[in-house]
Amino acid sequence: MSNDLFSISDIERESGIRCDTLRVWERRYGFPTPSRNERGERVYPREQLLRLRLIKQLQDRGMQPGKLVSLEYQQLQRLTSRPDNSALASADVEMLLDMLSSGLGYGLSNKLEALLSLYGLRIFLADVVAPMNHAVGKAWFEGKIGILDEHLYAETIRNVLTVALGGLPQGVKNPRVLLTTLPGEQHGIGLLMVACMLRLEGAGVVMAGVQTPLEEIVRGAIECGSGIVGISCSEYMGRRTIASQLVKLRALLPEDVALWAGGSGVRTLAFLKDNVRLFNDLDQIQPAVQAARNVN
Amino acid sequence: MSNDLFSISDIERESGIRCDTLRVWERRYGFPTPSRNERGERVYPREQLLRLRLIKQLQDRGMQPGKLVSLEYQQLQRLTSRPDNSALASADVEMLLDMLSSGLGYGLSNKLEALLSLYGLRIFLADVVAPMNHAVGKAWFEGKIGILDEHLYAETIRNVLTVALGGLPQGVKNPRVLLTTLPGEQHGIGLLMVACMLRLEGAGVVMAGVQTPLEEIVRGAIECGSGIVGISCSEYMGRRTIASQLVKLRALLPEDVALWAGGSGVRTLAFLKDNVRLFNDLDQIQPAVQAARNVN
DNA sequence: TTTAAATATTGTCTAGGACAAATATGAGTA
DNA sequence: TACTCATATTTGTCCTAGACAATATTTAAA
Repeated sequence: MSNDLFSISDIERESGIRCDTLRVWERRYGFPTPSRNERGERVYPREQLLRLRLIKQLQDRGMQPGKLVSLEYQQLQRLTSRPDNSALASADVEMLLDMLSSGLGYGLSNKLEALLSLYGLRIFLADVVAPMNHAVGKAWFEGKIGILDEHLYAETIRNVLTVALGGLPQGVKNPRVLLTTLPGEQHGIGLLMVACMLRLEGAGVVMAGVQTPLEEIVRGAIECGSGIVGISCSEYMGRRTIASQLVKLRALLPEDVALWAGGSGVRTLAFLKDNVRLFNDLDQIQPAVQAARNVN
Repeated sequence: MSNDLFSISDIERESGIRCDTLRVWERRYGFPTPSRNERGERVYPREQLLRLRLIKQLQDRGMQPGKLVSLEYQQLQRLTSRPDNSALASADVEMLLDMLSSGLGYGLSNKLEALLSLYGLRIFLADVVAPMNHAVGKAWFEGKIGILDEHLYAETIRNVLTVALGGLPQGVKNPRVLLTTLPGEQHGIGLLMVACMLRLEGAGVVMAGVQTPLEEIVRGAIECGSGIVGISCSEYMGRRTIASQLVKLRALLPEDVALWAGGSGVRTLAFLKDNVRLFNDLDQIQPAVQAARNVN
């Protein structure tokens, strides 16, 4: 059933590495090493797709592809496993992850709602959702769960958070924040988490979905009268892309509009700190909002 | 401010036409006609981007690019404007659209909630949301509103429907339906609408988000014990792509799992009717669900 | 009017070269 | 040790122009 041979465009779609780049890697580094079909076109085995996926992930964390292609799959895998410091609510997280992989998420929703009303929104976000996101991403990356499971998880979290957000009282709506992700960034969960935190502080939140072109972000900030533009960056997007887009966006935005960026994608981008206010943690939002309010 | 010059990769991203295709059109048809920068690279003016977007849309509706490139912008525009038969709740729709374009969607949420409780979910979906989707898509296509406005609209609808869906009682959960979109299809609103309709009929709904690879859809259907896989197709995806993916999916799915597809993307795909159950209208869902339940 | 064959159109793939932007390395200085 | 600057390497994207199969359209026959 499962088609184990991939064309170059299949590989582009599945690995996120562009055709041109795949060809030039082959030419320069001797990897990947696709065979050819009767038409002379490249045909990749699944094993190389998996290796390419690993390489892409490591590259996005700042390593050089030229030094990665010579490594075996297992060596690559060893490099990707990061120290896991989510010891906090790890029991809950472990249980929820089990729930997800067995039975495709049935009951997950109820359990999450129970945890939400037990802990309250703020702690739920920091100690349940954030570690869960990390754990789910890792499990997908290591092949323990499929994309479908990740989707089911994301849908469930989205539902829970959307309902929670709707239940929050509308505060003073100051400052006003326009929330979105950069073009190419699909993950909207972080956005919802930030929206919740901001609403808890009484900020006005305008959700603009994912993948908004930079020009449109600028227009939105101006038309909404937002003093702040908030960008959520997952770790799946490549630091280079993120950095260059954030710099461009900063240049396009009026000077009196602040640019905030957070999520695991900005962890290693400290050099942007003069251009962009970076957030490594949900807890940093509260003081930042209050500071912003005092300025106005 | 707005950068009016585009590189070929900008055009690829903004128009959805691949680099290779852009070059080959230029070679064959003499359009587009980019100038070159000091490095000899193609540089496109905004005007050509707009024309390319129109061409892409028309092509996705089944026309040949070779016959479109020679047309002026206005002739293209004339071709795209379809008869608008949404006379039903047109007053409401008109008002909501105004609301969206002025003031970036403030208050839209309240108005939609009011309409929902006035009409009830079923009529709200058919006579408010569906025409609104159409009107918003059209307005974006004609340049009357920006992508950002479309995003704000989608977020608002998503919130309203998510809350409405959460409020529906869990029915008998028969039949069980796995809902998702094909790889490449980003629009998830249709999915939510269908989910609402299915829940109203007492079906069990598993939402699997957007852009699920075909293999994963199959795995999900089997693991969830779904008797039905539901696919939502917007008009933005190209009929060819949709058709070939649906055929592939049908071949991969077990025979006893039904494949349902709906949305404006399947309007002109009647020739698939032997493989796939096609839906042109939300009202067709109710009888189909009841028929499916009787079979089991 | 439907079916089949012939013709035209179209997107994706190929190769290998070029170059600027990004990153790493090494030398010199505080 | 820490920082800055210049040099060297690495890397992704873009270029041209040709080939071919898959799809769509037209023409011919039943």
